[in-house]
Amino acid sequence: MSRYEASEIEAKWQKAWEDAAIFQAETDHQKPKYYVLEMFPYPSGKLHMGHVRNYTMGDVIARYKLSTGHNVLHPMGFDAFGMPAENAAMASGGHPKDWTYSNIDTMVEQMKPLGLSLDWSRMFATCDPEYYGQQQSLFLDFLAKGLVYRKNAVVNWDPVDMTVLANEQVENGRGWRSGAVVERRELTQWFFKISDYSEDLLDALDGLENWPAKVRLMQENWIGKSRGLQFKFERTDGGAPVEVYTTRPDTLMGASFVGISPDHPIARQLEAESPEIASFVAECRKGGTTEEAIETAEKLGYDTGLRVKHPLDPNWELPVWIANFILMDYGTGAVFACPAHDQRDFEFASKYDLPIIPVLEPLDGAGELTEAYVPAKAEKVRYIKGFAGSEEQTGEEGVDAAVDKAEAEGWGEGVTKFRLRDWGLSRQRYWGCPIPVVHCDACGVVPEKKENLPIALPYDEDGTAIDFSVPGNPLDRHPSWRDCACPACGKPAQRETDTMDTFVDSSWYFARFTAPRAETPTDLEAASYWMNVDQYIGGVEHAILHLLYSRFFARAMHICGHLPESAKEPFDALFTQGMVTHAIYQSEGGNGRPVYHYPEEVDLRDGKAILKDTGQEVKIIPSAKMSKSKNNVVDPLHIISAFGADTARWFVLSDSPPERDVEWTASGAEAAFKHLARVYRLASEAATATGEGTGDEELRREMHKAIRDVTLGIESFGFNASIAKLYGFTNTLAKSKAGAATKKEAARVLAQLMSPMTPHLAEAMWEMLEGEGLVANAPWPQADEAMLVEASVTLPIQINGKRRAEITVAADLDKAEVEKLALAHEAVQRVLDGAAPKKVIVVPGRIVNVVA
RNA sequence: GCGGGCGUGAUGGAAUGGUAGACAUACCAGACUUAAAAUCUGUUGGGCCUUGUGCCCGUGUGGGUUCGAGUCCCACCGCCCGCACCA
Repeated sequence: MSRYEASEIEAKWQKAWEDAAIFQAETDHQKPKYYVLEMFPYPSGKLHMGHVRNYTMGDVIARYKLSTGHNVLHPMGFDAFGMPAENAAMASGGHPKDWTYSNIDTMVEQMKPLGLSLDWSRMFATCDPEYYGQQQSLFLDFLAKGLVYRKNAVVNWDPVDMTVLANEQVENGRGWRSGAVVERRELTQWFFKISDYSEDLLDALDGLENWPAKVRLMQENWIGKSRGLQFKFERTDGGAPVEVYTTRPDTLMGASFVGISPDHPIARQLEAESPEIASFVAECRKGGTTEEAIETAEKLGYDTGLRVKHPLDPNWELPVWIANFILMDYGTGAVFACPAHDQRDFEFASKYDLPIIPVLEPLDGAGELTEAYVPAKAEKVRYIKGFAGSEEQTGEEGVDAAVDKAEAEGWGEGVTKFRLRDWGLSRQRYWGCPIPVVHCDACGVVPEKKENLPIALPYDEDGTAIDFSVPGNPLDRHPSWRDCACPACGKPAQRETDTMDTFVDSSWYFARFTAPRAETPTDLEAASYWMNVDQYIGGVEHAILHLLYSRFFARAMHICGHLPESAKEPFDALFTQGMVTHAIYQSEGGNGRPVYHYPEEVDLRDGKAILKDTGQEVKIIPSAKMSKSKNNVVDPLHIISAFGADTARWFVLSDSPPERDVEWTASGAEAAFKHLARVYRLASEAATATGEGTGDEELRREMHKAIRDVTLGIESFGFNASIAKLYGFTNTLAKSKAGAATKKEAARVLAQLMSPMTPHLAEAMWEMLEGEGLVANAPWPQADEAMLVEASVTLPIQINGKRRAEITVAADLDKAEVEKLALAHEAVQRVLDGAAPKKVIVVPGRIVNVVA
């Protein structure tokens, strides 16, 4: 009997799979196709357990589908543009391109030992000119179809470094490098017209039955369809009226003031006229651009002195305030405030001593208003200052009545609005896909000619390396790249130096995988065959942006002829896996800042973490999200070299339900290894066993139950449940005294059931047990229904909902007989004490409850 | 602030509204061994006594619906994710 040598087994079978080329996907109309895709990684250069978990889940599905007769596409690539490469170049020199490609090599090297059933021949990185050139071609197609346009948008501006900052580069309202207070500044930028699809993207969510309900709900809220009233407040000074949009027109009689955004045209005008207002507005523009920053900032207001007339009472004048929490991007950039029924307005009115006028109250009467009264819209309330509909009605009815009345009287209009904004794709950065347009003094903005694509990023500055140590975009100051000839008139012109948001790169890679070397963005025939992605797997952090952008792109690509109509919703099923967490090892650096240590730099002894180099003890922060910046990223290579890939795969699947977070622990990995070694031993025992035994029938029954339960687990993404069942079945097999033939059969089935999770071990077992060919190609075992039927069943007996006894009865015994037997039970008799039960509930096959 | 989610033994977790704690980790005890490792077997939510197929309590907290609630509803507490230039 040989020992379980993971490294030997894994190298052997990886080579066998490669030689047989069984994971290379070719179009085959004889079989049903199955496209399984994990969200592709950013090439950080370090594979971590989160990746292993993600890809292992996809691999289980891919291998399972392969053995159920599907033609499987399971590709891998790299989301390779983005800021970390530029940051690395700034921090330690070098070039983003070199850094990225070297990381990709490293990561491929780290992924291959996992034994994933990937079609490596389709691999690409989004920073390959062959890929982003096709992306530029897509951009030009979108531009031609009116799906791209330019407008102004606000960015984070660092006034010291004179550069645009990403949100993550703004820390507590200050630039991460300069420490200067960030300002919001407007820039002309490129936008995708995703808002054209708001309604469609919302409606189509209903059809995504195999997406998690929470993701659909998040997208629904993000798109944020609302119906409200749009109307104008006339100004007492005769100036341009203030147009507002409100979702609660029923509270109009509670209006206290009119609020406008600091970026509202009226505010802009006043800013130019009054230094005091200019300084207030400048104050409002400090801080980052995130919605979070704006909404949590202290509420600031400034009374402009302008007055407007209430639309329902010309004698009622309301003040116009500039308020920092009103977004210019949403609605009209102006609102009327009803402090009695909006918490934010309430706080603002309290702070600036503005009136708070209740409009509605609960049906059972109102208490004193210490905060805004905001009942659910479906709740019936009493209107004490209503102006439309009944006195007692729901908020919804009130809104509808108010809109109807305003429309009938001609002073307002019912309007549907969406929260979803157009997608700004311009980035003032080097390491991204260049936007293929040219700015010409004579012709304006001119699209590049397709034959000039790809517009490739320059590697150096006429022979010398590009300098990344200066803030800002190197393309912007590049001596020669920027200058070009106008594609329209041929005169000297300048390239657009903005590059694309990296979300663009990831919004169509799934389509490119169907024909990764095509000379057009997609090959329609290949796309029609392979699309849609049957199962997409990734982190829930992508629930909104990436998935919504991809849904938009699929629609836009369809319009431009790059995807079939049927691929408008590109992901048939989505699974959002939980994160992998791990302790953070933290010490303090000389400057008082925290220093984070990699797990492999640390020895764990008696619950303490000791630095291997210095012997210094460091602080342990448990169960933190794995993050590059915190260095709490476990290196799977260490586990693979110690225990093998199968152990790593088994562990990441076993301990937590896939949708939840999992904490990586060293002891868990060791236990997984021990179990696999035990399975290997059992298989080799079974392979060499001889003779007859007892309990063959029972072992076979358990085998069929295992087939049923493991299969169900895989199909329902309950991999941890499948693994629990496999533990149980392994124990059964270990204890069984069955004859050699049955044991061998059971061990073979065990190998098959384990093959999606631990494919190398399964191949080794399959070979020992004389299975035919590769287990990866063997047809999935079928559970025999006849073997699953139980003759008798044990039912718990509850008395008043508490379990008191149990009876074992024939499985098909009818309800009346079960009730009779239950009532005759000694424990029931004791409690009833001769009295008749009030009620007896018999749930066949499950439980009996006697109500005494 | 807004949107979404999660909360069960020492630990990870299981449980179509139907026996709470499957399966595993850890710990403890035993077998094997000169010994250790490996392996195998067994115990383990808390409490009570009358030690029984016993009783009481127990799934973040407080209410509610139900014959029956970890599961459904309401409120609260805590943690996590997203918030449009991180990927």
